Amino acid sequence: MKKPSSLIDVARRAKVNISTVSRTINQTGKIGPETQARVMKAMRELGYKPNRVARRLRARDASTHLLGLIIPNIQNIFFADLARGVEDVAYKNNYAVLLCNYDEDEAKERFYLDVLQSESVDGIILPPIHETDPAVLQVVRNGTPVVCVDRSLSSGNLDKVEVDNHTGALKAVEHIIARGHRRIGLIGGPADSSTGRERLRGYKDAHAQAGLALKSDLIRFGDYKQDSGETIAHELLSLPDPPTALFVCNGLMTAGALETIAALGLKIPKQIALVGFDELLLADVFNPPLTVVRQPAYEVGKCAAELLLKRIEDPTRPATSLKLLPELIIRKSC
Amino acid sequence: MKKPSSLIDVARRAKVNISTVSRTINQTGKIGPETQARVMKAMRELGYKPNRVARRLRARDASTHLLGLIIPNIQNIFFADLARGVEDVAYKNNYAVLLCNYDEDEAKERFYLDVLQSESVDGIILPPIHETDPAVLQVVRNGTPVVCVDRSLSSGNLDKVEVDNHTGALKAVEHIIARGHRRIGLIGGPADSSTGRERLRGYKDAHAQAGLALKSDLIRFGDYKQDSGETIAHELLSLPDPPTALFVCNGLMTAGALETIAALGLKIPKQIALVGFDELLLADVFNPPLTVVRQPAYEVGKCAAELLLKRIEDPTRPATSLKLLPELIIRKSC
DNA sequence: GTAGAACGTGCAAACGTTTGCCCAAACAGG
DNA sequence: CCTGTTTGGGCAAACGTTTGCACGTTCTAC
Repeated sequence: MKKPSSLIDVARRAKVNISTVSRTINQTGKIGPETQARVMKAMRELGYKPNRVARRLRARDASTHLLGLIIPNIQNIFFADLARGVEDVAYKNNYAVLLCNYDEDEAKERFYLDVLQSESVDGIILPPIHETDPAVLQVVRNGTPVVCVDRSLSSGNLDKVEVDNHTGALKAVEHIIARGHRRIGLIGGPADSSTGRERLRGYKDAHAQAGLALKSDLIRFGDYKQDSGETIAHELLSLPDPPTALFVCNGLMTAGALETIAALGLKIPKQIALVGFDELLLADVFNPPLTVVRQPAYEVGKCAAELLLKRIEDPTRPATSLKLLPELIIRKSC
Repeated sequence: MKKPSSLIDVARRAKVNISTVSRTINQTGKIGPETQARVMKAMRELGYKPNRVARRLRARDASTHLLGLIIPNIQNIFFADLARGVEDVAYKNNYAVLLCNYDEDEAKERFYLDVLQSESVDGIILPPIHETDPAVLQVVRNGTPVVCVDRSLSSGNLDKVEVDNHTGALKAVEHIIARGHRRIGLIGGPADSSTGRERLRGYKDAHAQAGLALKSDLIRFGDYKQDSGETIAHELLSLPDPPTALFVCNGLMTAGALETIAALGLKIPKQIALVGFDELLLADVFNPPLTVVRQPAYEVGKCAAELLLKRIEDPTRPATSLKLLPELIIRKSC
């Protein structure tokens, strides 16, 4: 491992003190023009790159222009889109973002939280693994700017940007009911996630509004991964009195459900209607085109990044809480 | 920003020297059991977390158990799957991975390369933006272990794991030809990427084998994003003498092409046949199910991470070059 | 002509670790 | 009882920066 050149090397070569070099680089303090030129020349010749580690060690408050983003599952398009939103505004503001994929694993989340903190990122964006995530709370207490996305954190008044899951689910199920369905299967999210619960509430409220009784048989919870969508759809559709419509609470599980439906040879929407949460890549050209509630994933990321940047700039500003509206895109699957 | 506790605080509280604390943490050197207990207690009480920045500054060779992964586009499922492969083996070996999305932007790639280097990651996995990427070469020269994935780097004998793009494309186009098509449109990848060129070569070779002349009209290059697939499909299909089949060189562009086909109201495969590179989420339940060449994205990531870990362990081992075979999944779209 | 001010630069401390070296005490063998 | 080896743990340097302070020079203004 070739040792990279340091301030000292540059200083020696330019025949100045290291502080002069440092000040030249950072444009801080007054340095004579010809001295600067000499320093620059030396830097070029040595191919000098400042050592970020040392820099951060010394000045823990010096902005590193680094953001951390911790997401549950990178294969979930929702989060990929969200990440792009974050990326784009970060980059426009000259920030880099370090992405960590924790795969819904609490230990992993904690680990990454640790890493990001000790990398001294300027701020962190994440969907807390559950409402009272002590690790996240700890980070907040440490003073690292944090903004929550997608899921919420019960305590603390931090910046957050969420999707209005209740309204999204409500509108979706209202639509299903309006289409005449009475037995609506729910493939829900994890019961301990705020998104899962909100969407469930939407499902229930729509039933209540329509005076429909809930059938607990038809309500099942997955883990937001494709397999569980497939499995649960199978369970639901093999019931003695199966549902005539399915409301699937995220994109990956929708894909899973579609697998099952195809395997069973059922026709959409005649034999089984379906509306899913999350827009999918081929949803609009699918046969039939899929009715979905589209979450503004990119915008969530974008807003979150903007909020985070604002907070980094002014740590005292009051917390902002944004709730973005999802959109029911009615196509042909229900 | 509350200042976190340091070794000094712990040492003071446990009434020992900081070196003793350090040695207790790292299990290095002999420390008496009751001293250890005292130190541990102090650490717990203070909630001490070692500062990774300082640690790395001091011992630049001390393993941080951190890997860097730089990818072109996180929204491309291929890379998401690849990332998961990397993640999984990294995590099994107690490594964390920092993910950077450079969006095919050379400046951004350079920037992230810089960041990761100065974060002193133990190694980096990336698809080089093009064959003679000087920034990557520089990193390699610095001694940071690097393994290339997906695309290759002309110079240097580094570890790499790629997909056999030529064979993949060859088999796909052979299949198309075997189905009786003579006018096959190509929606290719960027001409300056190794993957794009390899797949093009497969396309050409299949033609040559079949004694078919190439029609330059039918050969176009996109940028691996959805929009270009849509646009180019439109161009191709509005030709006076349009192709009867399309070979699309990545997943996102395939989705784009499908949009165009749907918009034009064309029937697959009767009016237009199609085979795409990359497996897509709903490809098998699409109507008709899509014939694709599936890249073993997850395996690429997995192998790359394994290679990287081996190299970190033994930097002198000879470079390994892996070429994974893609699989032609014949369904109904061609 | 002199007192400040402004300018340009150097000195050294500090950030939080790790680690080579050294030393005291305890213990072993003769 | 003396020497030699272990064992436990302290001291201080080093990693590469940033930055407050100080100091000499050259202006500026009276």
